[in-house]
Amino acid sequence: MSAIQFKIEKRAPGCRARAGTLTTPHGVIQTPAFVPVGTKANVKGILPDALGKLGAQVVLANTYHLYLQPGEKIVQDAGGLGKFMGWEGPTMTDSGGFQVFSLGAAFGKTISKFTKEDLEVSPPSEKPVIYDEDVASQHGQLAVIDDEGVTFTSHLDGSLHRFTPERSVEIQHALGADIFFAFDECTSPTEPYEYQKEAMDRTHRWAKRSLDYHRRLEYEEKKQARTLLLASASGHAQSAMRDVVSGQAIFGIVQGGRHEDLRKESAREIASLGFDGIGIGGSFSKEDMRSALAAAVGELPEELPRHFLGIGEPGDILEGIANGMDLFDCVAATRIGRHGSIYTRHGIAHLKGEKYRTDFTLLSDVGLTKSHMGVEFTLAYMAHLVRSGEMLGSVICSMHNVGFILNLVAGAREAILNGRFDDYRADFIRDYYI
RNA sequence: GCAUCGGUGGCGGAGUGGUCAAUCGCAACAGACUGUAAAUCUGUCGGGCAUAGCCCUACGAAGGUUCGAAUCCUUCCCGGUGCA
Repeated sequence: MSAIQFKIEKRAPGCRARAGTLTTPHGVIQTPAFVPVGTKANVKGILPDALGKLGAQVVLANTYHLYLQPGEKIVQDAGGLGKFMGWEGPTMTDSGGFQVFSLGAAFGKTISKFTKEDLEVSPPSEKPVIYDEDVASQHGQLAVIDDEGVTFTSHLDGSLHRFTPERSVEIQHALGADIFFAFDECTSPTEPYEYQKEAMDRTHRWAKRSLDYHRRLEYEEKKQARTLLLASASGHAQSAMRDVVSGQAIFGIVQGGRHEDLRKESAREIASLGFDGIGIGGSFSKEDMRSALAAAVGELPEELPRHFLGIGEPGDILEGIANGMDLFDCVAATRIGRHGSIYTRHGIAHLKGEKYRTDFTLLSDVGLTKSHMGVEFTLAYMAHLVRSGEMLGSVICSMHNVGFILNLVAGAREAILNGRFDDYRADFIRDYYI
């Protein structure tokens, strides 16, 4: 019995897009849905109440970051991630798998979730298997992978830490999100085919271990909860126990790099294991995303919810929706907002630009709906805040951007339900990418 | 008035005979950012052009010393400080 229930309400003709509802212990998520990222138990710059008003239904936090700070025990003692951060709706946690990549292969390099330049694939090489005191510094990275797990050097204080699939699941149980992800290895697109295959196989083994350990913990937690309930615990404890009884859902992650055959294989394998949902991960160069996604989705069962990890930009989200993805998370909305850029119907506007100093267009007029915030601001005012380094500039831009993406996805859902998703997507793309 | 220290690119501030169109910071201008190592990072930043190079004008002003001066000397102008 899964902790979540997914129901498809309507499919778009001519593509894989679908609208559905995902019921979690903390509420219903109408899909497709954008999941704002709150890595360290906060969506940077946005209060939970405001986030809800912008239309957010669910937030995603990060295992690696919360494990390091403040430590999962504190979050658990607070009553779980949602209670800790003051968010009443559904929550998710990422497994720390992405940090294997960003602190490992991608550390100190220009590669990230996306890479624009033509990538030079590295020749096959011996991977360090055993962690050595100096390996991390030798390789200029903070994470070193072996078959059992990953050894991290904390980016905060340099201390040494070890994640295995079991440990990641254990931490994520303590964090208590409604949905969490299996521990995976996100590879660099510069790795050769042989390594992509090797990493994918490892991710599959880790997926199995994550799922097994989740089942085991789930069993023990429920048994313990029943015992405590029977012993008539306090009201607070009972409420906490109800969360435990309602349980958590776990999503497995498809990898396979840019290679369609590996993506298909990975999708089939992950789908066969019995996860509550599927995540599609990876680091891409732009042109590979589409083919890798299509290849993977073609192998996935219809009835499981699908989450496109770390996506994305407006165009990529619509691409994902058209390819049958249901959930999206991305840091871009808050990050570019914090850095002074905003989404508009006609693309991204860099408010630091000289031309915005005297542009008295209303912020709400460049968005997708009239206003996300209930107060009108001009671009000139925003440009001033951004230019003068005021934190409110970052806050308002972040709110605007998260609101923009939430509106975009909500609009896509409406369009699917009304049978005009293709037009909706085409209209948006035409205006956005001039 | 005397003494003393100082006047460098939009600002602050290095440099004290050649490798100086001049370190660096700020501002400005442009760009990047897709499961957050990020309120961060990158590039440009005297003028001109055929822009991995070349030319011109420049370190308060004017002279001078020197093969060569932002750097040394003289005078003047301006500012800080001290003494009258």
